[in-house]
Amino acid sequence: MGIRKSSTARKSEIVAATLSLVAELGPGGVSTQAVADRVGITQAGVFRHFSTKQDLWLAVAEWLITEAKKRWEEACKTEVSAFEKIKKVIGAHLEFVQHTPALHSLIFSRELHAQNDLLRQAFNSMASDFNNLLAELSRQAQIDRNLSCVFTPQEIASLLLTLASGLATRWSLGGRTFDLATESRRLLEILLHGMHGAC
Amino acid sequence: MGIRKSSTARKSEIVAATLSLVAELGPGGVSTQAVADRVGITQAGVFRHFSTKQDLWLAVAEWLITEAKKRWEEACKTEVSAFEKIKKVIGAHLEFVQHTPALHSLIFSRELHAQNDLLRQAFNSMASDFNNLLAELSRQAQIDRNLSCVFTPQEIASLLLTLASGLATRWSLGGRTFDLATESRRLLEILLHGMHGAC
DNA sequence: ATTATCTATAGATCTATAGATAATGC
DNA sequence: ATTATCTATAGATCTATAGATAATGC
Repeated sequence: MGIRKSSTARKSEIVAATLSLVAELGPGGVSTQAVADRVGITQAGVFRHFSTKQDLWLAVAEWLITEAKKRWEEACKTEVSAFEKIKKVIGAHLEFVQHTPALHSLIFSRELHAQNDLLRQAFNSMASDFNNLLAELSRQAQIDRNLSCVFTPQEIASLLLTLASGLATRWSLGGRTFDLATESRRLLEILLHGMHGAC
Repeated sequence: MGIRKSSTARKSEIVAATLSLVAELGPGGVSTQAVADRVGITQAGVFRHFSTKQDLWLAVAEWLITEAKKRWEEACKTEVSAFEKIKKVIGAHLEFVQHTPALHSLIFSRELHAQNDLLRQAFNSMASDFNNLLAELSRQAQIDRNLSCVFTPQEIASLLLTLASGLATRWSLGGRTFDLATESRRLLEILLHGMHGAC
């Protein structure tokens, strides 16, 4: 019989194994057998910790969303202007995506969302939170007279979110070759160049 | 025995059925059985037209890429400035994405790309062509003194491509609720607002 | 005693092949 | 005669369950 571990420790291992498999093969490449092999237990063993595969996906999503939000909060703690925080938050998020590509793969997996509505809802709510955060920072940056008032905070947040999401997507599609955080700084600079300054 | 059709006609039907299934369920939801049911033939019948499933995916990709490029060319034929053509081309592409959501789902399907390198290459080359087109238009717009010269055509093309890809992604994730072409016009306006004008 | 893990297996898919059948086109 | 289609089936997965086994913690 293999090594025994506490239920919580094993659960973490299973989630971690799933994350690495998603990053390599995409969500469709993750079978419970593959997860079990990576963890070092039998396939049936996985179901002692997650009674269905959907439960496993939900646990993975929960971990990813919690971690991502930690990074946003951390980035917002720095003592800089709201205008600078926008760059920090987006940079922190993309660094997390680069470090944990499974996040992006799962957010954009249509097949998973089609058969697991709770998963879809979780990621949708996460995107909405990110959007609200960016809108709030944009609003403050406009008050600080660092950001043009030609557009509403909501419009600017949409643009920023779209940019971040598009960049992560291109990075993922292109084989994850360029440095995501660096490229995002470059594109943000171009984007904000024209919007910088007082109302 | 069911209705007989010419091989080319049946092939088109199979490709069309695959496209609609991808749009509804994502690439992972497409089994040869599901395709056969939608076309109205038996599962084995599919393999008389495409000897492997990978061949089917390649045929689907070829159709999508050809159609998309037609739209770009059509958009470039209009008698307007290069600056306006940028908006036209991106608008035309996103209209196609909205009408044929399978394109976006297939481009961003990591599992398909993982097991079908020809497919990945085809879509990558398509993205590269779109990028080059946008860079060329940006270069001309700068010559026309309609677009700021602070950034290189390549940088601007990156930003535009990222925006288009991010917008399509958000549209797909959000349940395809908003109008993609309309939203793209709004975001492009914000983006180009700060970059418009002479060098 | 509790519980993490294993063996064995059911039952549902899914891709692909072999060979029979029947509709089309010369 | 050619060829599009069908029936039947092999063989590989994949999720999930049932029940046995053995390591841990009181």
